[in-house]
Amino acid sequence: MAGNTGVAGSSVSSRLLAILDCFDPAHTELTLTEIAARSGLPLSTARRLIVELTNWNGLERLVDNRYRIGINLWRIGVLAPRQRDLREAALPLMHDLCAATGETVQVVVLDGLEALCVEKVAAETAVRTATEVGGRLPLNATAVGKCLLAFSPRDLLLHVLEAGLQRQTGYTIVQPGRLTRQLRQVRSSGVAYSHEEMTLGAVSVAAPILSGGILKGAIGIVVRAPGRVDSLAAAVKTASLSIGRTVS
Amino acid sequence: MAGNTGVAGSSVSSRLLAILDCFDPAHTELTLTEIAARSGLPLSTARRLIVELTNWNGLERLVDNRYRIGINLWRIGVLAPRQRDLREAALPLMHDLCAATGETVQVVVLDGLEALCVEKVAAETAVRTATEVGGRLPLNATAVGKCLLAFSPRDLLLHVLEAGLQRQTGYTIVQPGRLTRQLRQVRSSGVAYSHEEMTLGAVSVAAPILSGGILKGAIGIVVRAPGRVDSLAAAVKTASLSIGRTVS
DNA sequence: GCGGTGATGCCACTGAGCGGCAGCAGATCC
DNA sequence: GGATCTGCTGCCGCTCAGTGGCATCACCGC
Repeated sequence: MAGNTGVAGSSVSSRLLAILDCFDPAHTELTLTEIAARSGLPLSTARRLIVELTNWNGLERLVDNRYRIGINLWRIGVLAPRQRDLREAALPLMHDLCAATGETVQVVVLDGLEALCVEKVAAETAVRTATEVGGRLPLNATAVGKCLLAFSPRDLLLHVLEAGLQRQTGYTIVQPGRLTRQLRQVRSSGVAYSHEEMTLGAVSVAAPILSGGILKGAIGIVVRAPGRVDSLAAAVKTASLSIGRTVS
Repeated sequence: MAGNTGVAGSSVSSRLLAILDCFDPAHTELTLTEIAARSGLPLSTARRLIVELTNWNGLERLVDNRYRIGINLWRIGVLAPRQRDLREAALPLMHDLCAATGETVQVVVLDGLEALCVEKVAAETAVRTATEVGGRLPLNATAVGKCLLAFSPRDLLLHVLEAGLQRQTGYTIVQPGRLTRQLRQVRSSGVAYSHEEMTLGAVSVAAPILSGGILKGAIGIVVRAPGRVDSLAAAVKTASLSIGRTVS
């Protein structure tokens, strides 16, 4: 890079994107110094790029010198057709499901080796799940994740196993053989479960969203009482089929 | 800029952002050539930056060489707290309003001299509005726009008038005096109307979303039958007050 | 007043980024 | 089938935009 660059191979664009990568659901507001630290950029470089992003309204600066994602990045981001279409098809059914059960409903898509939460609908009284829209979930420990894993090419499972199964709770499946067996069952039944494997006290059911035979995402519902989970499976599966028919 | 740059004063970042600016609700998929043309960048420059964006998953490349907004830009964009919080507070009420009336409900925020649609909930049978989530609406021709205008500092109105009132239909208000009078009425009643001023055959009511006295956005409902609009005003105003209380 | 933390401004150096151009692949037309 | 067009890909020499260290400034708590 121009000037007295330390490490070669990094472009201006990559630095700019590194700054954006600093933000996640747990870090929606950051100071200049925090951004510099998280992105690994020198302070002056980070500042210059942040100023440019701010002028474009990609970031907005608060009175206490913290930065947050701005309106322009939001405006561009919501255009992402993959999420946009799925969300539009799923939202009405998610609300129906939420209204009928009073529980938390979420729709996810595959993003690398994780599930990315595209939309969440929660009743006031529902279980407070850690996940937010835009947040990531492990594939092996969640019902929606297992759906994605079961209906994706076998390569994905191999990559996930290679990366290692992370334990979330005492109930998380970390044995490859056990996961593989469960995925076979998910494929045949079309429904996946998670029994406190992600969060203690939370149980969930999910079904894949398929359109024309190809996987678009998964829809799941999270409940507290373990007894209710079986009776919800049919509802979730019905919703997933309906969404699959609507989505392009 | 480095190399044989034609125009000075343009940074790499600005070029990268210019590429993102090419995308809008009417143009969610573009080819390399289209992006170069829309952004005003030379083909080679556009390509290099697009490749970098694509590697980062900010754009995704389709089999027919078209590009669309990718998962990573979406993931960052949804973190925008302004939209995120408002959306979260508004969604349940929007659905209630939609379910009760069977019409299109939308929530907007102020973005420069226009209104930006943050969320839309439409029943199957509802009026097909041109606007999509992420799309922009004029402040003078829509009910939600008038709300934003009426409850913003007077400067905004002056800037809007200075920029000129654009005509959308034969009913659009383009006379500054008439707009100013209507805004006074909106301020006192807390509700704004649009009678086919944006789209022929479409009528709408909107109310501002205020939290702690400061304007957060506006919620509106669009209907076809002109007679129904008055009976909906109370429902919209109720929803707006409730959202204002919830949103931080 | 004094030390600590974090934002801001300046500046000399240089390689990353620039864009013109040639080449190639696929579609369309006659 | 070959001529033409359109749009993507890859190369390369030139040079100034971007870099990051450092000094300064603003604010806060003690």
